[in-house]
Amino acid sequence: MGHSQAEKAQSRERILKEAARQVRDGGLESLSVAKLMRSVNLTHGGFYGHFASRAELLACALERALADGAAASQAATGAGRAAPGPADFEALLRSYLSRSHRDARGQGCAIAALAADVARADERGGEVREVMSARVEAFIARIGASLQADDDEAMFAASAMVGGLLLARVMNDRRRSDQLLHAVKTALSERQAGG
Amino acid sequence: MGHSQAEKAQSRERILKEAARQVRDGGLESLSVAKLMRSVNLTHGGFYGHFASRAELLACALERALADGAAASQAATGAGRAAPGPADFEALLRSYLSRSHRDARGQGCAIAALAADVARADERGGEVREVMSARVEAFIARIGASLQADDDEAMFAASAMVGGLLLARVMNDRRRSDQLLHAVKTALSERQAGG
DNA sequence: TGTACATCAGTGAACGCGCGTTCACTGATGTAC
DNA sequence: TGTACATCAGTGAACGCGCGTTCACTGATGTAC
Repeated sequence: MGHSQAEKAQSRERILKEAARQVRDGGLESLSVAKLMRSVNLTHGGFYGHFASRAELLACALERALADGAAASQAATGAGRAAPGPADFEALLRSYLSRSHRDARGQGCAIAALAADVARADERGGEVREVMSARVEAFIARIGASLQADDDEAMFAASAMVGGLLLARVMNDRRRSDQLLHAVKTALSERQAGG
Repeated sequence: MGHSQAEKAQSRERILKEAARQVRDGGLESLSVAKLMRSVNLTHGGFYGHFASRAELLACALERALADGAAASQAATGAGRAAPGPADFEALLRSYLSRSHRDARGQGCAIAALAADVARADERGGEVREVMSARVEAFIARIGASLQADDDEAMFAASAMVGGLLLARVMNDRRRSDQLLHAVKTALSERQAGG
């Protein structure tokens, strides 16, 4: 086992990455210090050399999970190449409301996966709410830019996308779930073509 | 303390009602047998006279929470009086996307509160998924009836409503949260007026 | 109506377990000379 | 370059705690006579 400073940074990175994955997959409350450390081949005692507490880790893991989701969606739409526009929004819709996104909870949008958990965090633990709030605003802004529409329209589209993904993940009948994904995609797509 | 059969039924009802409330407020995983029994002034040992296990309780509590939400929404729109129609949908929108619904997690829509939790239940514990699936379909059907539109349109509206409520609950800035609620309400309302 | 007794709703101690956190420790790292 | 030593990343036992579940028990209920 290594003990250099560089290796410590690598350890922290491995812990955080795995924490973000576990949190997206099982929710904020599912994260256990001992299980997390075991899954990166370390012992639980070492955890406190990297984070002050489980609560601090949760905030970091949430931030990371949200950042990963944002990066994945950027990659999926190939944004950054040119000015955002309708084609960008279409690509975002296609990837966000795809069957593979619905089925890959552990690698998908952390807003959809964790919104309810964060809403529950209430007054106590206000840090996670701030982290989530900022990312929701960024998501809305990103949609607004590609839609070339105002905030209200972007908020509406964001709501339909997040809600659609969540409902699709909950439906037992795959055909109905597929239909819902398609219905939301089509409605949003036609809306922007029409507007 | 009473021990009659009638009182046992009342006890079960009190347990279940409180469980549904706690589950809506804190999520499925937050429910603890000991805390639940304490909050209805019973001891934890007695729990197993009413339910076979925590898992069985969870399924019952979820069912109850979903039923409560459906009933509340029926009451809010005054449905049952006449044939469903546009006015019905408007009333549903107004109550579902109200600030009071956003702020009253413990008494609100259990679909929005628990969808992510149920999605995580995966293969294991398929019972909760079935319960949730059925209620989501009922929600879509109810919207479809009042909208007098096809399934796809109802699925779209349901997605936007659930997603809107969730995002509004997560946003730290009350003004922005209010704006989002209003944006979703207006977009859905205009959509049906236009169609 | 009154007594004897089986039933069974609810009690509370006990179980084994995993949790978050602390701490004395080990041994490789990397610096001082 | 080689040796002596401080640092500190990671180890693993231990802590107190709350969990889900079991079980021997208590005492009111409600039935049989």
